[in-house]
Amino acid sequence: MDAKRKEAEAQKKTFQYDASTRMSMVNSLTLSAEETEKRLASGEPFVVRFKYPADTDIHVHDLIRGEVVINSNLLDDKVLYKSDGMPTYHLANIVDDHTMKITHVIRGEEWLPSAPLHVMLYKAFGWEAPQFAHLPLLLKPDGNGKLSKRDGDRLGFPVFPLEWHDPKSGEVSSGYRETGYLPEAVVNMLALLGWNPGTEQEIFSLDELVNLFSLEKISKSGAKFSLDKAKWFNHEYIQMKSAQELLPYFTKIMDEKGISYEEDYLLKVIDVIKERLTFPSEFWEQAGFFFVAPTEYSAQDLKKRWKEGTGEKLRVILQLLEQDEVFDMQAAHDRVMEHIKANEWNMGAVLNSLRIGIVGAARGPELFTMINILGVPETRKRTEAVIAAVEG
RNA sequence: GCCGGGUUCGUCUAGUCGGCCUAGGACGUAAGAUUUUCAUUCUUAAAAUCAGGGGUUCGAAUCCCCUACCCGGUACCA
Repeated sequence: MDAKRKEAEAQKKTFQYDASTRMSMVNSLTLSAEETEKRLASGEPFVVRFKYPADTDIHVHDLIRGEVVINSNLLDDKVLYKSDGMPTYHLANIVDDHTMKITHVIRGEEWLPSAPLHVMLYKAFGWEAPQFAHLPLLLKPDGNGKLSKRDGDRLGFPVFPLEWHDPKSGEVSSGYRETGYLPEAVVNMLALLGWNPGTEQEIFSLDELVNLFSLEKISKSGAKFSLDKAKWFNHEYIQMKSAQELLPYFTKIMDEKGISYEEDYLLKVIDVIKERLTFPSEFWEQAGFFFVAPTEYSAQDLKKRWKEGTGEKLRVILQLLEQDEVFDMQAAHDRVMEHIKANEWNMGAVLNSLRIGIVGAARGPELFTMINILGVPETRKRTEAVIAAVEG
């Protein structure tokens, strides 16, 4: 066989063990029965191959691609049993699936070329073949080709559901769970990669997916993974969750930071902050000031908003905030706004200065909502602190 | 090389039997609005001569052929 292979290579042809060549090879077809027996008995190593019929069109009915036809002359007699006595995947696979009464074989497109062999194998055994569906491949976001785990960590997104430590290489591959993707978001995103129900709906619950999904609606071409779209899905799913449902993500962060908290307080914070989150991990960066008073103030924001006499104005506002027996957010808001207008203060400058004292920078949720959560005493404390820091 | 599969906005896609497609939606991008800030949100816009070329037809993204490109397979791997 080696000789034949070399000969073929010399002629720039690919040698193939098939109907046209097998009769010129040393095998049980060309050897006499006695000779074959003798060699077997002597323990000579051998393999068992599948003998394709000559010049026969083999039809594979694929649920996604329709009828795929290939002529048996183009196929080579695949090894079924290796010389170590072990079956190859092809044999093992169909025996397995048959004994397990598998009805549908759904696998990646890279298996399409070996589907004819499998069909013929079922036929040879006299077994009914299952339905086949060859799925399009997931492609890497940049360029072409199959998505691999290397691409994920190269481009900053996970390809594994869970973080994985390779025990051999010690290599760590990031996981969707650890990165902060919600399971439902990942399922939703993956379902839509290569499949589409034909409507304009994009957000699906698992139940909806189960009901709507059909193999016929799967597209034939490979789909590139999109990091932006994955993030968008995650953001959408975070919005759909209640603060209570999201709580575990954040208690974990609080514990890691070693910050003690009241659960009710945390829930209120989650409610106002979740709309700004794509990943739970962004929580501290967005909401840390609800738990720890700022110690530094954005120099840039101060420069822009803090004017001459701001400290004095802030103290006036604090007094306005302190007027209620029990803080009334709406009333306090109206009072402050009225006062600012009546005195013709620069609204943006004053309120942002107050904000800088509370948050540390000109960012964050609506001002009075924050004061409401933080409480007026804490607001005064922080405001006095920023006045002292800026005006000495 | 050979065989198989694929090819609609930058990306994911709708488009099932040709006419309702002046090719729709979403992500992303841009601009505006809202917001005292940032983010969110909302509105609008740009974005595919349907890979290219031939047919068939009154009419094609949709049917046929050719070409190009991409992907996969071509192992005693799965």
